[in-house]
Order: sequence, then structure tokens, then C-alpha cells
Amino acid sequence: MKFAKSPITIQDVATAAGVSVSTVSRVLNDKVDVAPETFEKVQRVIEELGYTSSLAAKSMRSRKTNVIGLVLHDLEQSFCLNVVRGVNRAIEQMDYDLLVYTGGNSRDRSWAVRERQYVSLLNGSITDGIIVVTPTAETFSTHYPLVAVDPHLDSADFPAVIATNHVGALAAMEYLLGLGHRRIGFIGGRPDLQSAVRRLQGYQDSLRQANIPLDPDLIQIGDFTQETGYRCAQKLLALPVRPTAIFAANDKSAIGAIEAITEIGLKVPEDISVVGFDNIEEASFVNGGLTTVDQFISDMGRVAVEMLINLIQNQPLENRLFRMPTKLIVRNTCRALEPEN
Amino acid sequence: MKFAKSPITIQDVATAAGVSVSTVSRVLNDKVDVAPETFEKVQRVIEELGYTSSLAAKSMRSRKTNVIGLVLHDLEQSFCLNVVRGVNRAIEQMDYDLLVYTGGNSRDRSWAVRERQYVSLLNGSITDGIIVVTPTAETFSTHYPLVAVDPHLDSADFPAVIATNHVGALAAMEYLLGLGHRRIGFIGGRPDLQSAVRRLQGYQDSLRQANIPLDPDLIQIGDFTQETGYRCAQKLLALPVRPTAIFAANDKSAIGAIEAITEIGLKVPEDISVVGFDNIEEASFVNGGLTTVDQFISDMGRVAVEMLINLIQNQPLENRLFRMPTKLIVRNTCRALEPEN
DNA sequence: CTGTTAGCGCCTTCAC
DNA sequence: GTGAAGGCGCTAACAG
Repeated sequence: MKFAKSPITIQDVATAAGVSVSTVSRVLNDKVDVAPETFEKVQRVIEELGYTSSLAAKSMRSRKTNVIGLVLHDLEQSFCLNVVRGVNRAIEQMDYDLLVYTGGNSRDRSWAVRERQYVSLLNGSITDGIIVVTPTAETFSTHYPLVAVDPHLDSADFPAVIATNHVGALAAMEYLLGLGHRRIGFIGGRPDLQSAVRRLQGYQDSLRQANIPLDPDLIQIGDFTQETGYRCAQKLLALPVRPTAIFAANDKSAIGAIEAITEIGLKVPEDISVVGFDNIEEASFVNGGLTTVDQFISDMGRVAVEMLINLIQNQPLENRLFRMPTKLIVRNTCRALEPEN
Repeated sequence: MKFAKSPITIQDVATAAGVSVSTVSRVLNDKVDVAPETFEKVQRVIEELGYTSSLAAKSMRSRKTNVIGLVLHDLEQSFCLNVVRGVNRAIEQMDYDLLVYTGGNSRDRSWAVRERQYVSLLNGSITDGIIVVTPTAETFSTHYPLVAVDPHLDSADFPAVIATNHVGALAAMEYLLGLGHRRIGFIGGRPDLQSAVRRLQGYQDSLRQANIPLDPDLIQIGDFTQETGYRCAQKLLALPVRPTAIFAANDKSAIGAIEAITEIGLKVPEDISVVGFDNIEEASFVNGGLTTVDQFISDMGRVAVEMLINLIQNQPLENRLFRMPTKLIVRNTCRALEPEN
């Protein structure tokens, strides 16, 4: 493979095929008005020369690229990953391509800047519309369609699809309370994430509603990773009065927690019940099946794509804010508390 | 936020600032020949109007975008994820931006086509160069720099950085053999991946070298996930004569294997030794620390970026093929076999 | 059916 | 120091 700095242009193809550039353009864009033989000849030359039209030039002229952009902070969280998965699947159906920009989990404060910068850089130029996942910036300057997934503010001034984190947490807690648990530990996630905050609120609200006093010792804040889940659980287990159940703000933490519980010789669910949040793939087989709250993350990606494409095609949006419902998935990590307790 | 279809152009800025487009262009590109006051005025107008220059138009004119592309099949494998991480970190140092294209783990055969398509689409048009991770296609038609990470063929006709999978597997096996193990199970990965094949070869070669007959029952093929690691281990454990050690072709599989081992009441490393491959983050704390082979995946990303940027800047490449060394990381999942065995 | 023409938004000479 | 003009590769009229 040579890296000759001599890109083949539509002009080269035209000359080689003995036609005009517009004819080549027509072939490229599958226009009908081309003689079959001409079409084939041009096609052959394109093949031979290994020509590909320049996205840059094309988009500049036609103001339409059929490419949608995805801007996300971090590819390492399962949340983002699952959104990408959903977006990808949805994109494949439609006739669009996907370009992802990610800042590479650099947790610096300047992310909001780069986020905005990327939106302006791509949108309307190389991209017909953009999906921003858990945006940090509160506003974007783009004249082109933009949809956010799980933004920090509900009052965001752009269309968004959000997870019903609070409702989901309530459902999990309700279940645990229904099983008779009163002393329930909580393993939280990064406080800078909307989802983490909301789940914690759900935890607290349902306790309050059940007239159970909040015990700050029962709340351990991690960062949504398995490792901190493990460490937070250790702290919970070291408490003078151990919780009978643990609600982890995501599945990864829950898995870490189960690890910690198992390690000290206790069993899930016999000794301690555990509920997670997310319903990631692993959840289905960890410890015989983790009871968790499904928030249909990849569906959020799909919905975002649908909204965006509607916007791109100038179709009306039925809802500027789509709330993705959550669903409690009961598996094998919870157990009713014995009456003696 | 409004999506008015009226992108602000350099012309709008020029008019608003009462200067010509070329002056604005000069300001944009930090040219020296601009009066300080003019500079500031233009800058202010740009700010006010929220103007961002079009990547498309810019790249078309100047044939240089300072954007590099990353094409990868699948974002869900830890290998790819770690490469992305390394690339991201390296990119941040240099003055480049990164655009990722991923096919969204669709394992269909048409990936090679889309891969090539994307390379042509982006390269030289929107991208100054491209890194392809574990390419499926054997050749790419681009006149611009391209570097592959872990390609299938050694004989690839593009610069590449490859993992020394075979050497790494030998090291792991040597270690296990040195501990006295003779009956060693192997959990493989997807056979369509070069890395999986090489690690299996390493397993077989070292056995052969130690004059230990190959037992096909000891080789279970998974797909690099924790789940299949778990299932493969179950099969290994169900064997009439159980292996005393298991070499898993990646850490995820190893973790699944440990799960299976623990589940039937056996202990790692007391009853069975386990070695992984990759040294992913989790490896440091699973089961008190997983002994594994570090292949410095994110460094591979960094090296790829360095090679690519050299290529872009027309600097000579010292090596067209960079072999990333591997290193055995001894932790707590292996144990010397008692002499009685 | 096909060629000619006119820009898309920007950068780069070249004048002034 | 600044403006005017040309052209990057392409598509979309409009002619023929």
C-alpha cells in the first residue's frame, strides 16, 4: 500500500471514462437518467481507479451527508456503551452512517468545552445531526438537529431522552421493603452523574415514605465500577449492625458487592439480598441471576436516533422529552426476610 | 435551542465585522498579519454569532484537518476499548482530534466491506489518517496514511502494530509448567481472531516442547466473554481427570472460569491454578489478583498513533511492523503443584 | 440522455 | 494590514 498524495477526483474518473463530471456524479448518486452502458462504463472506471468521493466536498455541496454524530464523554461506562449499541443498531436500519467522538474518559472540567466544540465542528458540516450522551454543557450552539441522552438538566433546551432513574429506584426499594427488609444499604455512583443522584434520591425517598430513618452509614458512594462496589460493600458489611439487603446503583457495583459478600463466607440471597440497576448482560448469569432494574439503555439510543432523524427530516416531534420507562427484573439475589428479624 | 437552517458562514462574520472574508480567515488561522484591534473585533463577532468554521469546507481547501480516524468492529471487547483508550490519550498530547467509526459489534461477514468503505470515505477527506483495529479487510484503497492494530495477516501491506500473542502464551505456559502442572486446560477465544489463534498455538507449542501429549478434551473454545469462560470451565471441570491448571486466552474468560471453579466448592489457587491474558483492570482485584499476561493494549494504541502521525508528517517509519512485547504478571491465582501429584 | 455552468465555505496567492 | 479573485471536489440546475 502506497500513500501517494494524489487523491483521485471525480474529474479523473470523468476523463478516464470519457464523460463529463456530472455524468459521473449521476452514477455516483444512482440517478435514473443514465444510459445503462454509460453507467456500467463509469462504474468500471471507478472500480479500477479505486475512487471514493470526498465526504467533505459532497457535504459542502449537498448539505446532507447521511452521517449522524455521537458525542460522548466516556466509552468505558456500560451506560455509554449500551447507548452506542442501541444507536448503532438503529442506524443500521436507516440509511445513515455513524461517527463517534469521545473524549476518552478524561474527567477534566474542560469536557464541556470540547463537547460544545465538537458539536459545532461536526454538525451541519460533516454530520446531519448529533446525539450527545450525558452532556455536560448546558447549551450548544448549532443550527442543526441535536438530541441529548440523559442530560443533567430536565430543563434542557434541546430534545432529550431520559431514564426514569428515580422511578426505577423506587421500584427496587419497594420490592426490597415488600420482602420485609428494613435495614437496606445503598451503594451509589459518581455524584456528578444525574443518574447516580436520582437513584440515591429514590433510595432516600422510599425509605422516608416507609418511615424508616435514614442512616448515613448505610450510604456508601462509589463510582459505578465493580471495584468500588466491592469496597463499598466491605464497609457496609463491617457495620456493627449489618444491612439485610443492599441496593446498588448499578449492576457493576452490585457484582462487586456480591463478590465482597461471598468472600466473607456469606451467601446471596440467603444472608443478604442484592438488587442492581441497569440489567447489563452479565446480570443474567451472575450469582444465578441478579435481580435488577432494567432501564433499557440501548433502547434509549434507538429512541434518540428516531427523534434525531425526525428532526433531520423536519418532521414534528411528538415529545421533546422522552422518558424511558424502567422495569424491575426479579431474579435470584433477593429473598424475603424471616419473620424472626 | 432552535434548529434554524441557516448556518453562519465566514461571510456573515466578515459582514458583521465590517471586514473581508480573508481577514476573518486570517484571524481564524492565527496569522500574524492582522492589526490587534481588527483581530479582537473579529474575534468578538465570531463569539457573538457563535460561528464555527465548516470542517468540510476547510478540509477541502487545505487538505489537512488535524483529525485522525479510528475504525473498529466492536466497542464491546475490552481489547478494542483499551486501544481506544490508548489512542485517546496519545491524541490528546498531539494537536489532533479523533473520530471513531464502529460497526456496532455486528458480527456479519459484510464488515470487511464496511470497513473498507469507511476508510475510503473518511481518509483524505475528513481525516488525515486512519487507524484500523483488528482489520478484517486484507487491503484498503486509500491514498492516505493508515496503520493497523493487530491485523490478521503479518504480511499485511500496511504498517501495523501487533501483539506478541504467541510469545505471551508461551510465557504463561512456561510459568505453569514450571510450577509442575502437566494437565493444563485451555479456554480459547473466537477462532476468527488472530489473537485467539496465536494464543492457542502458544499453548500447544509449549506442551509439545515439554513432551506432553495434547488432549483435545482440555481445549475448550469460547468467545472471549466471561460467560463462555464460565461454561468452558464447567466442561473442563466435568472431565474424568480434572486439569490442575487452566490457561484462559483472556482475562474475561479467566474470571468466568474462576466463577465456575468457586461455584463447585473448589478454590483458586489451592485446588486449581488459573492464568489469564490481557491484564484488564479487573484482573488486579479478582480473586485477590489474577495472574495474567499483560499485553499493554493501550500502549498499542499509543504506538499506532505515533506511527500514523509520523506518516502524516511524512517522516520515515523505523519499523513498519511494531511488535508490542508481553509480560507475565504473577499475582495470586497460581500455585506450585504438590509433589504427590 | 449528457455536457455546461454556477456556486457550496473556505484558504491562499496577489494586488493594493 | 487588508481586500479581491480563484479554485478545492462536488452537485444541481439548465441547456442541448
